[in-house]
Amino acid sequence: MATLEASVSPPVRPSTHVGTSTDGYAGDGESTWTIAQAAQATGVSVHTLRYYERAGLMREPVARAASSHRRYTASDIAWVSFLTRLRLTGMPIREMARYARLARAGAGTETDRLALLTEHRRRVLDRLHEEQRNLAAIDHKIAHYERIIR
Amino acid sequence: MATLEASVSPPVRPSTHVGTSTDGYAGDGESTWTIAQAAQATGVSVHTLRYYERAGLMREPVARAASSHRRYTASDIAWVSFLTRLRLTGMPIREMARYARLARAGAGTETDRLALLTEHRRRVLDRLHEEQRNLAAIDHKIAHYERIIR
DNA sequence: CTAGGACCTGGAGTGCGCTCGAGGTCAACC
DNA sequence: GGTTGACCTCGAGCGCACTCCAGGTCCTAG
Repeated sequence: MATLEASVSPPVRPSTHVGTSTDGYAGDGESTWTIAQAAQATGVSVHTLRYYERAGLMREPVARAASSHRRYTASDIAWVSFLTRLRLTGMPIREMARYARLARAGAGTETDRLALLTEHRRRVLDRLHEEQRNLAAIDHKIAHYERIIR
Repeated sequence: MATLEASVSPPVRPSTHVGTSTDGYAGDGESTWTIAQAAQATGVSVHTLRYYERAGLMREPVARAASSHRRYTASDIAWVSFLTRLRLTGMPIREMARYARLARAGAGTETDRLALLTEHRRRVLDRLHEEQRNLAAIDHKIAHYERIIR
């Protein structure tokens, strides 16, 4: 698995995608990431980044340079990183989309967002416990084989 | 989720599938389960039971009555139950098939089976730990919302 | 002016683990 | 002897989360 939060230094100066101003991106001097850099930084593929955007998982469509290339902000990166936490704990895309929709709607939806995360947390904990029970059964079997082999 | 190891009393006498001897099943008086009972007992669907057999996950093809209906033994049930542990801890079907193949081959493959399970155990533990880290991040976010909402 | 490389879009393809449907057999019961 | 119901096989279909492809744009470097 590609390491999450890999060692991609936040491009303090906008980095290898040159042309900060030739670039047409009207973001107020904030440093941005290209899609390839964002992929590195978040540990997901560029395909998946585009897929996530299409699927409505971003709080808002990612900003574009004049070239129509995506420009990810630090906050986009953080958002995607959190999304991967949700994914890795088994949240389906549909539900992440719901969470994103709530976040997009802004203030007033915090209670709903909290409820969604709390419910997810409960399910994750349940699964974690079940997984531990299953692991115990496997350990048991392993012990059995160790006894047999001697 | 259908409860694993549900309350299906082992049919001490071969149970609701009648005709023990009209049945043609040459198993030495051992009590057996129909596929529906086996599904109940293991918590997987009858479809999945057939699928597992096709996929080569059984140590040997399940015994049949003269009617060509499957008859599961207690040991089949135990085997499937263990398979579900492996599945629920994320082992792919292909690898379960490999495990089954080794078990089918019988004595002499214990070392390989042990290695397979040990390796699986390691991966499960890793995932468990990662899952816990992800959960911590989610908890953190939850705390954030709780602070906001007051 | 050409070539290369990073990126774009829309849509098709993939792998996994089931899940389901059609059409059939068989035994029991009315 | 007809109906019901549990089961059978073979093969197709499904939902999910990507993953990839074709054909194109844009910018930079030689």
